[in-house]
Amino acid sequence: MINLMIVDDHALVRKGIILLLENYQDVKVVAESGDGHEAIKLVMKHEPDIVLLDISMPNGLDGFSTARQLMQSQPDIKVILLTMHDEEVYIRKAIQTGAHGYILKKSKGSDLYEAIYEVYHGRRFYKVHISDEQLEKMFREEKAPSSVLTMREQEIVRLTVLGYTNKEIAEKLNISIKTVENHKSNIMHKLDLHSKHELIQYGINNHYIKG
Amino acid sequence: MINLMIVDDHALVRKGIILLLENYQDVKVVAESGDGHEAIKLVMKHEPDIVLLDISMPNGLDGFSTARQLMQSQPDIKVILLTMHDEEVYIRKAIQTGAHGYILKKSKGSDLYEAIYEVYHGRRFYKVHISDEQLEKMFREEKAPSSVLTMREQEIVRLTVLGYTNKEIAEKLNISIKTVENHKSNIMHKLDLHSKHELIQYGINNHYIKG
DNA sequence: ACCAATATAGGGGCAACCCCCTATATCAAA
DNA sequence: TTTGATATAGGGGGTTGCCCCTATATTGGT
Repeated sequence: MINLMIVDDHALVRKGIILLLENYQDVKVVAESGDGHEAIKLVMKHEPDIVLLDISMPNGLDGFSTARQLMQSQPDIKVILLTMHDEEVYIRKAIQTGAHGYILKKSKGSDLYEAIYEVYHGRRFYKVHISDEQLEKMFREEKAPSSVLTMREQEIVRLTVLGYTNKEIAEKLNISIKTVENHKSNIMHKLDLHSKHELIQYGINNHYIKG
Repeated sequence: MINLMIVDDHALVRKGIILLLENYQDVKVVAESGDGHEAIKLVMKHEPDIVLLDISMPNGLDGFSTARQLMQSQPDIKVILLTMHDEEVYIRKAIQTGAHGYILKKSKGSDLYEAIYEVYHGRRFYKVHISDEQLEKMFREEKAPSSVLTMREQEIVRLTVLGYTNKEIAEKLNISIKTVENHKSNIMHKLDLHSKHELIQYGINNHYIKG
């Protein structure tokens, strides 16, 4: 019997998961919660094998942070992240966080069960749109992170996407326009982008704005 | 007996709704669908009283468009929009679309039932964070639309937010750079904006990108 | 102790942007 | 019918962005 806990701020989704899992007799939902803080307490009490964790949750404690805290306090626990976002940034963050599984909310019940089954038996389960090779690459890169943007560069991207001019960015960050230009240029090279709209669209797709 | 159809691209959410509504014997789910195109066909077949419609759906046919089409083909049908977004723009769009109800995914089962019950009996049901007075105002404003930007101007805003240069926009729309500049200038005056980032942020806040 | 990455800053030059004008054709409304 | 809104296009000029360089200080890793 696999003991499961569900954490999602939408009651609808929690109930949906329960209904989808009713067909699988070896899975039992022992607890459910609508926020990360409560989840951390409930894990102590119910000691589930696996926590199904929504990424987007309110009150400052999102799925990633909750996952990290859970895994620190209960090292044997397995975490499966559940999300709407089939995007590279989120997958990377899940890998960084050390999540055992990653599945999408649009998944069928069988995928959900498969994820639970595989993760319970110690295997990794990431069901995403990108290819296995790319995924492997991302896991490898996580051990040697290099290709990502630095904090400063991320800040530059964010402000650029929001439409600030180099001058305005320079003023906001108290640096020279030339430094801003250099950062931008470095970002373009790192990401192999060749035009302004590619940079903007990278920023939008990777949620440099809202969320 | 109220016949209900559920349209949401996430199976999880559909099942969750079904489970939450099991407590209410006067509601029956007669059909469910994962996309808008299929939903339109299913409505013909099952003739539900109310369609519960998720706003964010793929394949170009989101909840708003689906709602419009459904209400055109079946004028008696009631539509309740279901969404994660408790934001003014979405609420405005729902009002424009003529949705009978608007509830959030984080709602409890009782809210969901209340929405269905009220809408079935010909009343409007918008359960959102903003005050009733504001909501009334938005309904009133909808009858006297003074939607500022023209189609062409909206297109210019959209492409600008996405980071295209004036030159690129001109090429895309087969017009001169000068025309693009003029449009931009007119937009800035109309909206009383005074910098590029204000325009971009107007575009982002008013969902000129994704959604 | 050295090398790579990061963050900072500048020069020069060309392209693009932004803002001030003017100007035309169309179309709908007063 | 005249006016106003829309869509188109151009001239001129000042500002900014983008890209090619070079350069320095700091930090962390082999």
